[in-house]
Amino acid sequence: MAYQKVNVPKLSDAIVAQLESRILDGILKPGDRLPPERALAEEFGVSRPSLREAIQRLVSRGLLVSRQGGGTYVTDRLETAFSDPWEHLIDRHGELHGDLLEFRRVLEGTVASYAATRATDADLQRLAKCVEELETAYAGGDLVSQAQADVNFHVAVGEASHNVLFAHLTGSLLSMLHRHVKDNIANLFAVGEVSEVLLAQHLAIWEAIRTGNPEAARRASEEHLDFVATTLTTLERQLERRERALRRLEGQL
Amino acid sequence: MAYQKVNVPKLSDAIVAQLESRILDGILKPGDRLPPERALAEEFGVSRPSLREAIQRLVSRGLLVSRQGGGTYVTDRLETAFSDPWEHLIDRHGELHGDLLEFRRVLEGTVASYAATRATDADLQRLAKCVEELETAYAGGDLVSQAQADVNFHVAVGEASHNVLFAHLTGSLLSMLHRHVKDNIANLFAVGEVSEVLLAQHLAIWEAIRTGNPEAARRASEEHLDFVATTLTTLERQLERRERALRRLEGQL
DNA sequence: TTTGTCAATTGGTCAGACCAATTGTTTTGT
DNA sequence: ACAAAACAATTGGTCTGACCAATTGACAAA
Repeated sequence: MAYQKVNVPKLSDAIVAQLESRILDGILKPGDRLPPERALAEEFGVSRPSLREAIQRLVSRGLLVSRQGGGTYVTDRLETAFSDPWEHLIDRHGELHGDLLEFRRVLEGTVASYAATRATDADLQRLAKCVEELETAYAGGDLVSQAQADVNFHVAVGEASHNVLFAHLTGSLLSMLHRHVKDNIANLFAVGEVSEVLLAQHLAIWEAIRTGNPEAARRASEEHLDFVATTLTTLERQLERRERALRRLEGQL
Repeated sequence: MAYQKVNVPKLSDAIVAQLESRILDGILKPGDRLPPERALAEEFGVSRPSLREAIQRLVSRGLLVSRQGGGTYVTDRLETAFSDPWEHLIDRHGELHGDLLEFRRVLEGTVASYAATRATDADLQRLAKCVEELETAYAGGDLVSQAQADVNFHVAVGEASHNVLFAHLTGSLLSMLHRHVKDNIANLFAVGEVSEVLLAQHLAIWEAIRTGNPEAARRASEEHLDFVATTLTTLERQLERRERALRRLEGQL
């Protein structure tokens, strides 16, 4: 009778796997700081050099970054793996906004419907908090807060889908938008009645998820993105007309 | 006059760079054994833990492999040196496979429905050619050709969607799978009747796109991915049963 | 309020010891 | 003489404790 050869895992293998899982599951997010090496080694019940070997391996693959005296941080490498190529494309071809909005419509519709089915109590609590923050930000009128609350809400929905790839892809896409399309988003929030519609749409998405209605969640998300697309197009047209009028005025002087 | 911030290199960075150079320059060849850690640390003039950190980093990237009591060797996997972080994670976290299949189902269903609406004549010609290659590869029975023809078909569908983000995501996801989930895919194609079903499913996707039927294209793609998911699960179960029967047989001897 | 100094913290490196697994050599048995 | 077992040497894996280097935060002085 043949026995399977016993494969004793290296300590650092086990540590790497645990840290990877925390990053994949969104427990550790881009920008998060890990506990100090001495504390983390104690938490894992291993020596500091063993812990360091594990960390070096993750640093080597770009998932973590260490600064002497400053700590060890989670990078956004998993997310930039998705979005870096797109940023280059967007920089070179500005007309891709339509593709981007279409992509978001599919992604966020899907993610919201999964969230409606799969959200745990913890997810719902987190989303409830995000909704409060949305309401506070929209009432306060600060455009930066509104945009940030918006991102936080959608990232939380992505994670409530309980599919690791959708969660990270949502995070990746929204970070990229936050960096690159800031002016457009600011324009969007700056229009009073648009702002109210956007808040109502977020609340409709939340309501559908909270009550566990996947079809309503998908529809609400798709309508939200359709509205964003339509409104951005309208704003662009208004901007063009304004610039044209300004050119005419300058032509008369 | 602005001075460049002085960047003090870590010891392990310098060691990694030197070992990489020796591998890339061919001084160290696949299968070569490195000197023992103690000797190599002395040769580099550093402590053994610092040397170990450097080696762990190269092991993590697949350039080296270490066996306790047996030494450290150069691998033949040079092409993995600059790989995507997701690839390692999918290999090592089996629970991701379900998420991945679900993700592919959504992605490929969406892409196929857009392709059915938007494919140009050039797209259709390209897809027709891909289908021919699929048929040739499946008739030939060579598993590598089948997998490659499979990837080429899906990439062409992604591009026929005429959304840059979908096209890019389809391409990068499938080429990654092709490189790193080779064994599972090979298992899939190796079963004769499964292979015939897969070919029929690809032909159904093609037919729906060719005739411009987005709903049929989406359904055909989703059924294809459902079948892949179900079949992989079935194959895993069969493998378990086979191994158990073998163990019982050996127990009687 | 701003700037400078100092202490605490945290990553980087080292020395030395010991454990675990593998490889090679020597001894024993047939 | 050959094969198997035992033992020693080698080499990777892990630990403890110490010290150095860089950063951060707290406090004092201007």
